[in-house]
Order: sequence, then structure tokens, then C-alpha cells
Amino acid sequence: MPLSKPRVPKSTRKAVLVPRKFYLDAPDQVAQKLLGKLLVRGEMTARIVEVEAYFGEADPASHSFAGKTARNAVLFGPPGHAYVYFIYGMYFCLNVSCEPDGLPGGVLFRALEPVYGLEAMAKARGVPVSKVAALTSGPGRLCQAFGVTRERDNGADFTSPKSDLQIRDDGFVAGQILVTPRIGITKDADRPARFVLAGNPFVSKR
DNA sequence: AAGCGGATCGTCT
DNA sequence: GACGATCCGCTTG
Repeated sequence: MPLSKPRVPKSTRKAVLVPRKFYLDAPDQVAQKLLGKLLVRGEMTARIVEVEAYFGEADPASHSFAGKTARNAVLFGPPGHAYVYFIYGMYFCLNVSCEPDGLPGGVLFRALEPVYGLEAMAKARGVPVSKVAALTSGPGRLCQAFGVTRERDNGADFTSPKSDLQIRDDGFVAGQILVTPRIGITKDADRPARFVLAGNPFVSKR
């Protein structure tokens, strides 16, 4: 199967805000549609290249599996909002809620390709900007690069023009998408729910 | 190149 | 009281 060449627009400045209805769908559908979109915070912009889908009732690996709590409430709310959780006593992970209000579901951002604001990302990560590959490749790393914390961002609306944290579409067309099992989980570890842009060097390492 | 353990704490049993 | 949707540095080969 030939690798279709992705179309890269000249400018991402005119990228349009992704509307709420985009997220009003099953997590695996939203996950695939998110590949190639842009995560934007202030001067920082990065392309989404690796994501994982987390379902509700039927998914033992999902944070929403055991029911609604204070921690995971955003997953049960309206689509298009940020679910941020603290993990391993040290890192944060960023998700976007999907499915209609009342139904749980989300997509975890696992890796981004930096586009603008690399200096700011490197500073937030505490690494030299020359280490581009380490800036946003990994769910903990990308949160650190974008300054994402639970206190600051949990519940944030990705679809609002007023929002500090947005997801935008610059017309980038994804090439081939690879599907694999999710990383770092023990329950339902074989389910194919990780989606990556084939051949993208910013996809996280195994 | 690959494998192992330490760091560190909110959340749920 | 145990365990993570992780990362990094140090060890060994």
C-alpha cells in the first residue's frame, strides 16, 4: 500500500477552531480524526501524531470504567473538554472528552510534533531546544512542554475562542494511520486503540 | 541497545 | 496501603 503524501499547508495561522460536534462521537473515531490537528496554547503550537482511545463501561483500562467520581467527572460531561489527571506522583496526562453529555469516553494525547514555540516548550521541559525529539513525544512530556496541570486545565473547553487551550485544523491531511494496542496498561492490553501517523518521527518510543 | 529501579502522591480499596 | 494511561538515568552486555 503506497504511502500517500500528506498535504502540508503553507501557514497554520489561519487554522480554524475544531467545533464541539467533532468530539460528539466514539473515542476511536475521534482519535483517528484528531491525528494531524493542532494543539495550541498561546505561542505554542504542535501537531497531534499519536493518540489512544479510552471507552466507558466496556473498557476496563479506562478511568471511567468504575463509574463517575470527582476525579474523572469531565469524562462523563459534554464533549470537547480537557480531562487532566496526575500519574506516578510526578506527571500529568491530557485527554479530550468525547461522546454526548452523560456518556463517558476520551482520547489521550500521547505525542505531538512541535510546530511553533519550540523555545518555550524546551524551557518548560528544562531541556535544550536542540533535543527536539524529547520535547513533546510522550504523554507526560507534552503536558510539561505545554504547561498542562490538573489545577490549571482540567475541564478546559478546547472548542472556545476564549480558551487558553485549543485544538485547530489547518487543513493538514493525514497519510497512512497505524493502529496498535495501547501503551502502559495491564487490563485489556491487547485491544487495538492506539493510533499513530505512520512514519512520523515524533511518535513516542516503545 | 536494552533492561531495571527510583522518584513521588492522588485516588480508591 | 497499594498502585498507576511515565520518564530518566544508570547499569550491563
